[in-house]
Amino acid sequence: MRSHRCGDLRASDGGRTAILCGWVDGRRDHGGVTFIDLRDTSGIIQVVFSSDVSARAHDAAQELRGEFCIKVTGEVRARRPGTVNDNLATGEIEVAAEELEVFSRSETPPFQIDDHQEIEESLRLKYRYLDLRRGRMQANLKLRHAIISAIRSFFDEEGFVEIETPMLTRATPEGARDYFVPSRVHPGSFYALPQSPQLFKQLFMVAGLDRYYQIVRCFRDEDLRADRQPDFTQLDLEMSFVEQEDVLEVAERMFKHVWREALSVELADFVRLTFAESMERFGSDKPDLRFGMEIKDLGPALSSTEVKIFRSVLDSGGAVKAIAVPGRGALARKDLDALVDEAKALGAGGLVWAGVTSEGLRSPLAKLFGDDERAGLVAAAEASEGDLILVVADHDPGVVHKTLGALRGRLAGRFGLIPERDRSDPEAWKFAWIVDFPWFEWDEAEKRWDPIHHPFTGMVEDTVQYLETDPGKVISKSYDITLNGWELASGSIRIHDRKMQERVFEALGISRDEAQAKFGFLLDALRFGPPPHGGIAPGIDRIVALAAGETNIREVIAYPKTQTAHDPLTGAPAPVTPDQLAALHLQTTHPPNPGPI
RNA sequence: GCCCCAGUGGAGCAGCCAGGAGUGCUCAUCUCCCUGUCAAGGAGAAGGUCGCCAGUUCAAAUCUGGUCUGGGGCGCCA
Repeated sequence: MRSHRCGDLRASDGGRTAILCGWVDGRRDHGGVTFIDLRDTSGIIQVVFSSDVSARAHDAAQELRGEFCIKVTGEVRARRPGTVNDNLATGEIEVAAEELEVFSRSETPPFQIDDHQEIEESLRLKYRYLDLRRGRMQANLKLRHAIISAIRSFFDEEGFVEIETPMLTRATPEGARDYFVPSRVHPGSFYALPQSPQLFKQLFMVAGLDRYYQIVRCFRDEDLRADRQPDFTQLDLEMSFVEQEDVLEVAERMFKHVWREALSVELADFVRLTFAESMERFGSDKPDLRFGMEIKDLGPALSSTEVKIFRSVLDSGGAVKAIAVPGRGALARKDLDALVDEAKALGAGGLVWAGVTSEGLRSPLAKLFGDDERAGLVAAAEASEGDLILVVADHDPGVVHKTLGALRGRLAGRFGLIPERDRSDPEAWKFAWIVDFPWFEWDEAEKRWDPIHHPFTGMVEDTVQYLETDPGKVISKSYDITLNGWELASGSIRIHDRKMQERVFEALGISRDEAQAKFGFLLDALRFGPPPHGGIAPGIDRIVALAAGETNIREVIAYPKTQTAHDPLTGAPAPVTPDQLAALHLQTTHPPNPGPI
């Protein structure tokens, strides 16, 4: 039907007859001559309708409007001197139209198909097929393809096998809320959609398929965020006869391969931080390493302070720490008060601010400090004149780290303190491994120890002894990849010893019967010669979003959902008929609901 | 469950703080003009119950309460 794609033509094609298909991107009617920008997925080319070339085509072109789908036949020719458009890849040439066929007309679209304006996202999603016509979205989806393609070529080369796992499976008791699918043939029973193929891939290892990967959809029924959708895509992989270093090596090499293939960037070796160091320096287990503003301990500088709030915190073994915000020492009182409120909302009892000025400290607490303390405080915070020191004190050092870490990230973004770098610059990509996570975290609400990763995670040998006596001291063989403040991947070496796995369930308060009922198939498998194994699962949506320079993953998902897990395009979720419910042996306690609008 | 931001012709905004006639800007749409534009240009036109429901007021886009939708975040997300 067509001879070329719009964006592929170049000056070297001059003199050829081209048959092009696409959409009218724009129209410039000068009376005797009419210009059309013709767009397809490859790009845009200018088509000229002139009565000099074809009066018939020129007449026919008068009805053309934006988003009409057309076919144009004409000669490719160099543009006249002085009319070359440097903004277009095809800008040296144009097509002189001899024939025009209109495949279909278009109503005026609900928004303009260009990248010049930010459109209300609900409108974009309702007309996603129009939104996806935009160059930005096509570029994002093509980048997604390039990344997935690079991933597959890498694992092919490494001898991995891609194997699918079921979408309809059984619920796992811990972790995120499950999406359920009612069974018609087993009244009252439900499948769950997988939160990850975790146990299936471990069983592949028991099966001897020692290098598995899969690009797989996963489902978690939790509230949405910029980096979270209810259904999302993971690169799931698992290897046998490996230790932690082996998995890290393959995963890091894979990311370097992907960045090289998809972005033409040679990544530096990943930084490696322990969880403890990441929390102490950056207040986060997904630190953004593109800027400084590290958390500093003020404890030593204030060791003999008489300021009550600090004294009581230090005496109780708490922490007094600070970050220095460059150049913001003169921030308005109103903004400082807002920061205090923000810190409180993050869980801190309060926030002490201190501007470093040429006349000394500008702070509500300035008068309470001695001269030495003021100097020591500034030095300890590593602040310079003009900076703003933000201090958080709490009996729980975790609260201090979390609060300062969140403020660090937010303020760096708000005040433009993150260096802007081109995506082709290797320095734009601050990958890091976070290792040596604690195995457990204390759930204060439930008064119990929960796994930070999942219950199948291995433990560092010389910390296993604390499993029953002091769980907080157990270190896991788990690891995350972070990039510019996002968690990109999470993985671990698994437990391959049945006795050990049972011991862990016991420590988690899961009875033998319960474990057998819910994970029996795993425990059974562990009886038949399981190999040492481990793996990792990078999030594809996040990888692509960061690679594309986007700040939310909806921009790299063709048909995403809104913050209320609603799809404005299809109207999902939607009610079903009473008959459909009855066939599934279901009743709802909710009155008939038309669903989201 | 909670906090914050937004909702004004088809799109993107301003107007709101300090109430006084739906006022304005850019783009799109329609008509006309124009043979070298390219986010074309010129002349003109049409198009809006200011998300919705209450309340305060002589008077509400503007103030108050509620609610819905979208977005960011906290909780949640092994």
